[in-house]
Amino acid sequence: MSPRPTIKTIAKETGLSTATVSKALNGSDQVRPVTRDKILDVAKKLGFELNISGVQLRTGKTYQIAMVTIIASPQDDEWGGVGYTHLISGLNHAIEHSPYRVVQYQVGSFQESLETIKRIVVNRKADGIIISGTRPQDERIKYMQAQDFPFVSYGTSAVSQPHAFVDTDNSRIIAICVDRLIAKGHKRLAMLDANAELMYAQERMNAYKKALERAGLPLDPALMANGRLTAAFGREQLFEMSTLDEPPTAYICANEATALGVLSGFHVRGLVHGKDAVVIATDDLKVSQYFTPPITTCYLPISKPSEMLGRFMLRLLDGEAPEKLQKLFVPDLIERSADVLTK
Amino acid sequence: MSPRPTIKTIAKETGLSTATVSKALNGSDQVRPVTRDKILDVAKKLGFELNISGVQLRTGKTYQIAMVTIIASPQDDEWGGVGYTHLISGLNHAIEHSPYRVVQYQVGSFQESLETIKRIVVNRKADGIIISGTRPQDERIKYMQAQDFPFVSYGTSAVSQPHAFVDTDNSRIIAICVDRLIAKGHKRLAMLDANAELMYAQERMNAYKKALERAGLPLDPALMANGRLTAAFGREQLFEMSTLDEPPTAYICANEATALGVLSGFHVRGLVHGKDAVVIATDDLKVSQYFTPPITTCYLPISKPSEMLGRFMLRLLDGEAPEKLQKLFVPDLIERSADVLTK
DNA sequence: GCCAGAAATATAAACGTTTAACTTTTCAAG
DNA sequence: CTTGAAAAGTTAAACGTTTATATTTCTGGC
Repeated sequence: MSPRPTIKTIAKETGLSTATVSKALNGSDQVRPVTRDKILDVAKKLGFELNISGVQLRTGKTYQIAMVTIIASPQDDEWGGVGYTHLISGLNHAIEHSPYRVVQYQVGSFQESLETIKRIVVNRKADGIIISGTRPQDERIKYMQAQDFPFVSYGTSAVSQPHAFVDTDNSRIIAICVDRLIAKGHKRLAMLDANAELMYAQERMNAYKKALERAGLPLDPALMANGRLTAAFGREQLFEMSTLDEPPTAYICANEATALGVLSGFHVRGLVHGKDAVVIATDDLKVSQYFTPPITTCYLPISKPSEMLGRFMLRLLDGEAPEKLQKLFVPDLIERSADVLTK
Repeated sequence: MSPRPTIKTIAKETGLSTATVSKALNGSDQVRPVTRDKILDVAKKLGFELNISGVQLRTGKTYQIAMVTIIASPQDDEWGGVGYTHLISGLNHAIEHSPYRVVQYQVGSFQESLETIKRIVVNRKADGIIISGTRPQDERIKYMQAQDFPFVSYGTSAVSQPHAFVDTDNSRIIAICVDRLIAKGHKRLAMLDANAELMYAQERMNAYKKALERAGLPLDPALMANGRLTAAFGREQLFEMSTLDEPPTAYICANEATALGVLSGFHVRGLVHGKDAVVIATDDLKVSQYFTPPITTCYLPISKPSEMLGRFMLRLLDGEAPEKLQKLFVPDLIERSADVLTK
């Protein structure tokens, strides 16, 4: 097996210098078209591919996009704990034909994610960073902004300086769901939301409060829960809330895993969907159509935002301004149940 | 912000040469303990971290582990299409404290995955490769063996030369499931299996055939299906098989997504679990406990094999022989249903 | 004290690339 | 034909490491 060809190989083969070869490969206009074509031909013939380490060393570019994810406990297999993984697919798809690769940095806590990001930035281990699970005053965002390091977040924040992000329009979603349920005659709506420190959990809860206020309905803390969005969480909450003096007649679940847990709770407690209460979910998957019974959801194909994440990153690395790279997606309401109570 | 420290910075600071610094950092015994300690101290003080590009260029090591995954269509959000993502978490956890990182290469077809692997090997873009979705005579495996390139597969193969792998003991699982169902009085068992070209699909189907033979039960092609393991697939198969003259009384599903689809089919067709038929699944998640009703599964915490995948890779890169790095996991049978038919 | 050998450290080259600075070639205008 | 400038190409250094080879320093035996 011959050793991997380098620009030197090409230089020798074409009788040109490595400098010219390099320029030709980078499409510089300092090299005649005829020369460039010759070089490109030979490069192709030899199956030449740039040695990224060389480029990196010289230019500092890494061609790596770091994706920093927080996984509380990898041992925990509860469905719901794999949320971020859905991002990877679309992200990879978006950058497939670019020279960039996604490299994962998996950490155990928010604090660790900040430290990891600092290491990546200080040691220039990647050209850009993607984060999720944003918080209103996200220190990671502030740090990267201060260091002028390119990043895109999945999820918005409330920091003063604008940054690139992709997210679902959480306020809108919740407004749609709550309004719909109220229109169907529901008065006691349970809100099963993500961990309270997360930006999107707060957005949702606020939208929930506003919608109730608009409708003149009272706010009951017993119907509001924050937690890790797993099926276990959904079931626990169902167990708890369904035994209230005035139990909710509708459960708004932040994802399908939670909704599945609530439905499972129905089954265990002998409650009937559509009679005792209804369940509605906002999520990115399309699993709920297979639930027993299928439930109404706000559906957003996860491939959309995750691909956007990748495209935004490429544009950012291309020099585009972060404030031009912001996008909120509005999901479709998919009605699979009448969502009225039949007494 | 001062520029990133290099070994030169440390050399200057300590008054030693870069060669000594390098050796000290690599724990060579050619440097006095007192010198090494001084160097390490300064390195720590400066927050020094090796510049991987430099190392790469010099040694050829990349500290990257390529994970090559096949995603037929990223637009397709059917649950089940994200199976591989569960691997990533455990894998990352296993290598967390090593200098290695996982880099993903996502491709659209088996053929493409082979080409990608060739590019990675020829251009030394990674130190090792992880593949899944193995086939009996997997060309990728043969190629990497021929090139003597380190790899671990999630899934076994039938190639002549031994290689490193991690897998579930598929034959064993199916034997357990089938035997259990037969013992419960079932005679017509549906087998909902993965795509036929996959190694593990064949293993399962063979184990199924053998178990029926052992029990003296006839083989009915109408009860055997191969396909993409999504909920949609499960539901379609339920629709088809339940309308046979002699419908199956038990459905063995290769994963929980498929099982969910079958249960959804039950609901749509008005069939009752435990009366008309039962469903049993073999999978890595723990979602089925939340199904309506909860079903019996062969459960294997996905974190186990995926972590093992990472640890095997590290040992492989450490020079260990591939034939010593083989592991089959046997899942636990979790009974959540009696699985007998009550007429 | 001296010497040989071992131990510790230093020097310098190399990995593949890009690019600033320089040299040669080309070509149009006089 | 010159001339001079623009165009095309070359040279050489640099990025941060490692490592073969060379040099210096130390050690103990005499």
